[in-house]
Amino acid sequence: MLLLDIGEVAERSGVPASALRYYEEIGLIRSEARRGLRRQYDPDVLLKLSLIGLGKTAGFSLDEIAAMFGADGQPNIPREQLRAQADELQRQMIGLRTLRDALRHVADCRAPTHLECPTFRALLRTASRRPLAYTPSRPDKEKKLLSKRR
Amino acid sequence: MLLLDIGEVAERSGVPASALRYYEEIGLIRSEARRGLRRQYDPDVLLKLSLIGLGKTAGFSLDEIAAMFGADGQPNIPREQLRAQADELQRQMIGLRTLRDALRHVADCRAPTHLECPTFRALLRTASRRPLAYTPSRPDKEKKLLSKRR
DNA sequence: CTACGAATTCAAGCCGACTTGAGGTCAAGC
DNA sequence: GCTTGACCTCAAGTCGGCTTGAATTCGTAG
Repeated sequence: MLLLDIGEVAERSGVPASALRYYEEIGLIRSEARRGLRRQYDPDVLLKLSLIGLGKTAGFSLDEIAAMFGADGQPNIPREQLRAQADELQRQMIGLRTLRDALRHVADCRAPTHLECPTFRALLRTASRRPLAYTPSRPDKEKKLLSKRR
Repeated sequence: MLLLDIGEVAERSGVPASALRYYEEIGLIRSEARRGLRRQYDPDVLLKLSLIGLGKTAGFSLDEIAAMFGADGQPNIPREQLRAQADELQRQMIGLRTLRDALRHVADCRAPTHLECPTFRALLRTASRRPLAYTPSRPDKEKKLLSKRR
C-alpha cells in the first residue's frame, strides 16, 4: 500500500489524528491525496513527524519548525540561517547539560537546602554567566523570520 | 543592600516584573518581605531564575520545574526521581544532537529536497528509532509522578 | 444494499504562561 | 506636605497548540 490514511499515521507516529489535521492546516505537513474525503499520506510523513517531535522537545514552536525544514519541503532557508539554528541548538544542549548536572548534584548532595551548597551555587553561576535571554515560553514570535541572536 | 525590589530583579534577570509576580503566585519563587506593598527579594532569587530559565529552554513546564527544585526550596523530591529526571534530560540532549546534525546536514547538502537525501533519511531514522512519545507541547502533565497539587 | 465505523468539517473550548489595563498605595525627594 | 513614579491587586485578554463535539460523508464488509 502506497499511501496511509490518517488513522494509520496516527497509530504509527503516536500523533493524534486531530493534531495531524491541525499540522496540515498550518502547513506543517501535507496529505498527498484524498480517497473520498479521507486524507492519504505519503509514508514519508512519518519521518517528518519524528523530526517535528524532535523540534518540539527542543522547545521550538511549530512555526519555527516549519521554517527549519521548509513548510512543504522546499522553501529552503538560507544555509547561513540553518547553521545559526544549529548553533543555537548547541547552546541549548549546554544549558541542558548544566541542568542535568544540577539535578544529579541535588540528587546526591546532602546539603539541607541546595542554595546553600557551594557546589550547587557554582553550577548555577555558570548557568547564569551566559545570560540566556528570557523566553516567555513561546507566546510571542520573533518579529521577523527567525531572527536568532540576542 | 540585602534585599532587591522587583524592578531590580527584573532588570538583572531579564524576567519582567509581571512574570515574577506570576511565578510567585504559582509558588515557583518567593519574596522574603515587603516594604510597604513592595516585594523584597533575596538576591538568591537571581540564581533560581537562571535555573528556571534553563528548565524552560529545556522545554519543561513551570510545574515540572517547581517539582525539580522543590517549590519553595525544601520539599526535596525523592533522589530516585531526580535521577530519573536527569536521565530524561540526557535523552533530550541526544534528541537535540540529532536535530542539530540534521540541521547542519540540511545546511550543507545539495540534494534538492531533503527527504530524498539518503543521509538525511538515515538521520531521521535514528531519530524515530527511540519513539520519543508524543508531547502535545505541554498542555498535559504526567498523570502520576510529579503531580504538583495546587 | 444497507449498516457500520472511520473520516470529514467547523466552531468552540481549554490550558499554560503570561501581559495588559484600570484603579489604588506608598516612600522618597523636593 | 506634595508630587512622582515605582510598585501593588485583580480581572480580563492573548496566543499557541491542540481537543472535543455535533452534524455529515464515505468505503467496505456482510
